[in-house]
Formats: sequence, C-alpha cells, structure tokens
Amino acid sequence: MPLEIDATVAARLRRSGERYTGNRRALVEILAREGQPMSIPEILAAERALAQSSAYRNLSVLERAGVVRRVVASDEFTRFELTEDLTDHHHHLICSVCGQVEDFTLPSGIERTMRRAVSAVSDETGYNAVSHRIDLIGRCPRCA
Amino acid sequence: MPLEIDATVAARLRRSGERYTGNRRALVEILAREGQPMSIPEILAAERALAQSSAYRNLSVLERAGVVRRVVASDEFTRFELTEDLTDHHHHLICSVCGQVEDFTLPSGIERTMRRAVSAVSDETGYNAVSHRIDLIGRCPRCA
DNA sequence: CTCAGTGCAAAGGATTTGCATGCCG
DNA sequence: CGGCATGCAAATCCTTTGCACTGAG
Repeated sequence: MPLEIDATVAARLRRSGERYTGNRRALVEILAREGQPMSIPEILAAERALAQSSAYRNLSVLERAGVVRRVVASDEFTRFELTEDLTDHHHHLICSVCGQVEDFTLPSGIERTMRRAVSAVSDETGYNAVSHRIDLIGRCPRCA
Repeated sequence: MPLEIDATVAARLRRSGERYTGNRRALVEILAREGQPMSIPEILAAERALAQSSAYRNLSVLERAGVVRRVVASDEFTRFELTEDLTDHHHHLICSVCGQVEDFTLPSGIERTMRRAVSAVSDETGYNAVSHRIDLIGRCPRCA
C-alpha cells in the first residue's frame, strides 16, 4: 500500500478520534490493492480472518472518517472504495447483469464543463455542497 | 394521467405478456401524478388499498416491461419513477440527509457532450448498450 | 487498568415468496 | 373455466446490534 495513503488514513482516523487498528489497515490495504469498489463478500474472501461484523463496523468508521465511500451498484450488495482524494476523481461503469463495478475517467474538459453545470444547478435549486456522480450502465464484456 | 402514457404502458405490458390490472394502473397513475421518484412507503400512503407485496410485485413487473425505473437514493428505500421515454430525460438531485430525490435537467449542449463522452468510454471498455446517470448529492433546502 | 475493538450470534428491516382466494380474459 | 393477480403472513438475506472478551495504550 502506498505510504502516503497510509499516512493520510492515519491522520483522518486520529482527527475522528478513532484508532488505526490492524483490521482497519487491512481493509484500506485491500481496497487500495484492488483499486475497484468491493462488496463485503469480496472483502471477506480476500481477508479470511476478518469477521463480517467487523468489516461492516470498520467500513462505517472509515466512511465517517472520510477514508472510504459507499458505492451502490445494481446487485444486492453495497460496495466500498477509497475516497477520491486518496485515489483520483473517477466514475463508475456498472454492469446491469452482474453488478460488477469498474472505474473510468472523463477527459478533463468534460469534467470542467460538468462542474460548472453542477454549480449552476446547485445555485438554482438551493441544494448546497453538491458533488456529482456519473454512472454508466451497461453489460460488461463477460455478461454481454 | 395523460392518455398517451396509459396507452404506451398498456402496449408495453401486452408485449411483455402481462396484464394491465387495476393495481398496475394505479401505480402508473401515482407515479405520473407525483412526477418524482417515490419510495414504497410513499406509494402505499398514496394508495391505501394496495398491499405492500402487490406494490413490490407490480413495480417489478412494470420495471421488466420498461415502464418504471428503480432509483437508488441515500436512504434505505429504493424509489421508483416512470422511465424517461414516458416522461423526459432528466437527472437526480439527492439529499444526503433525508434521501429525498428531485429531478433536474442539464442544458442540451452538455447532454450532447455527455452522450459523446459516454459512447467513447463504451467503445474503449467493451461495455455495450450504455446509458448514463448523473446524480448530484447535497443537502436539500429543508435539511441544510 | 480502562475502554475501544473484535467475534459470535441474534436482531432488524426492506424486500421476496408461499399459499389460498378472487377475478380478469 | 383457467390462470394470473392479490393479500396476508411467513421467510429471506443484507446489514446492524448486544454482549462478553481481548488487546492496545
């Protein structure tokens, strides 16, 4: 796992008044290694020693600390990924059949356009602190 | 409810080999009237006579027939809305606190740009029949 | 020592399903 | 008439929680 991520995570947990325990480090490591949103079953398969309840509890802690983000796909599982500032700004390709999620990025020009549009909408509607999320839905090559 | 929607729904159900029953018509009517994604509790509150299981079952039938679409917000409830071709292409503002969903549209130029970008990504990744979904996340005026 | 973190098992809660009955086609 | 739709209640299954125990600080 990149040292920088590790240090940032440590700092954020400290700021939230939470410890950086072995289980939490393991979770961050798995998510960093995988680089794609992972469901709890996938995480548990990758880390046999981790109790299911600890996975849920710690991911929740990491979410509140701003380390991981919840991703909703098309199947019954919530997925988790490291927040964008630990990795990079990206979006998701979601397979409508199997629910698998893949990352992709948009050209920076389009991102700029989107940000402008988003802040315009935010002004018009009275919603504040608006972030955007762009998902593409289709069939992955395996399910096509 | 607009006659045109009613006729289209009837046709799609027929094509799926499904009946257009009273409950199904009531669901379409409520969703058309509301014009915003609705959760099951909201739907049941609007239609007291409808059994919860019938709501779930019929919305599922309507989804398979291409009449309604599932919308995932930020709370624990799945929401439902009429598909875009029965209404219009739009996106969602999701309140990160209460989960309420509101519609908004983007300027057509931006939509065009997005469609081009989406098809480029689709070509690169091997995903096909890709549609896009843009959600803005923020706090609605009531929760701000 | 203390208290947060952990694992196990049980509870919770949205959604699904089994089954007997009613009604549309 | 026959089969799908319906309502009720029970079952499912992801997720959360209670509790006793362990380990880090």
